[in-house]
Amino acid sequence: MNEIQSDSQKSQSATARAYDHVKTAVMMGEYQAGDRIKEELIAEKIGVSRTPIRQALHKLTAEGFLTMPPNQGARVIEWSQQDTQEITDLRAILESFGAGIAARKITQSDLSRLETLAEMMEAAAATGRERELELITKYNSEFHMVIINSSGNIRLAEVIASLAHPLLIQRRFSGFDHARLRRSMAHHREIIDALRSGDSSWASSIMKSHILASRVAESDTTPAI
Amino acid sequence: MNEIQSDSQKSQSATARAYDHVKTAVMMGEYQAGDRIKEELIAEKIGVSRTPIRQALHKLTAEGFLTMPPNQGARVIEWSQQDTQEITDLRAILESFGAGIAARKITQSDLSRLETLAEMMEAAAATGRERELELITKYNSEFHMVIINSSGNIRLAEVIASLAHPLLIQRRFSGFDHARLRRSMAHHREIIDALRSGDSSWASSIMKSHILASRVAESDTTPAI
DNA sequence: AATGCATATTTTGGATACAATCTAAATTAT
DNA sequence: ATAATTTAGATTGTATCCAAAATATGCATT
Repeated sequence: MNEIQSDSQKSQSATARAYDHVKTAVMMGEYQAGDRIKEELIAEKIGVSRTPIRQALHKLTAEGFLTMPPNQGARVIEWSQQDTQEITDLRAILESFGAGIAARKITQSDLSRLETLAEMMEAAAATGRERELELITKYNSEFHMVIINSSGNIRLAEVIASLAHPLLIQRRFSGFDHARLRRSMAHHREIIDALRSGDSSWASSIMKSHILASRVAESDTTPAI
Repeated sequence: MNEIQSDSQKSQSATARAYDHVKTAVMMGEYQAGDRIKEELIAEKIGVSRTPIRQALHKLTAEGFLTMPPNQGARVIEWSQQDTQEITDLRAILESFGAGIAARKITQSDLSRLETLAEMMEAAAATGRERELELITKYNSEFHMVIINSSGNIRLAEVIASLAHPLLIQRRFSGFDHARLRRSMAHHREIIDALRSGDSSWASSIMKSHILASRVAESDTTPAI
């Protein structure tokens, strides 16, 4: 995914490039949770010195992607079942709050976008192919983001994003659970209806259900589809 | 490794010291919002090179205390009326959630601590001296923190703390508003009662009121007493 | 006096060098 | 054979140096 860089890549600062590189590497699962990240290695890979790497690592640590025990460098954060539980609870609270406000403010074009996304997710889900899960996740993220942004509360988006960071560290997707996926798709449609009708309570409560329903047993770590 | 090192100062890494120094300086109002923070100056002040300073600044930027426009170094973040509005809304949601859970879990000793804090705040408020406001704020922070921690949701504390960062950048305290203070003190007592009775709904809703009531007009920037 | 331009100074961003610390293999002792 | 210890190598943490960019200064021109 490094094609479009005549523009961005070269012009960015070395620190920014290091930041992007490590962040995506972590998110793509190139580094597994708990893995150590060696500065020199990254430095070679993207052709800068260790100094900007180090700054990027500190930043990523503050953002919750890494930990930096003293004199042991950086490693990818590990997260537990309790973590996902806590995060889901908080997301449910925050996103339902956001949906409630969005119901009063959302624009027609945002509603259209939500419908497009719902359609695309349904199409992808219909194939039944495992490979499509990644795509669904992507559309789903945008779906939620559109609603959060519609609330107009800039910080809400930041807080939710910061919360979700540990979850963005890629894990293996669990297989299709058709029942759950179908329900999720139905939720999306209902959320859109609630938003369109301008009914805050409805929007808020269906969003809460949607997120809490994504909570699952042990093995499944797919976040909030 | 048992040298007595004035406790903490010497033993910490240079980066950690730089971090603490800048953070407290910002929080104490030594640097005003919008002020530029020059690396060399800090470096001299605490006797380390610029390298650890840079790392600390990046970290503080990620945490929301500073901004770092490219090639212009770091400056203290500025925040608007809208920011405080958004933050208060989110705090109301999150802390009421926390209080609701805490009602089912809080220990006797935490309840005692809350009572002690409530007493101390009342005593300080009774003096009517402006100087005591700082003290009240401190007790108040602990009051809220005890409840948040009692919820057992570790992330909840982190999220709320990260939210509040911009507010921690000291501004002038507005004067005593006796009516508001009295109400606030009453809230504290009611919150304790709700928690002791184990009534989640009550605890949750009085906490929400407590925080939303702290929202105030223009000039007043005292956070959530 | 005010404005615009060129120059000097300051300050940041990044690279390199070196010291402190950790890690892991090799050696010795039990 | 296993455990403890030493030691060499790898890796991090910090300081210093250099180049690029931004800011400040001063001068000429209007």
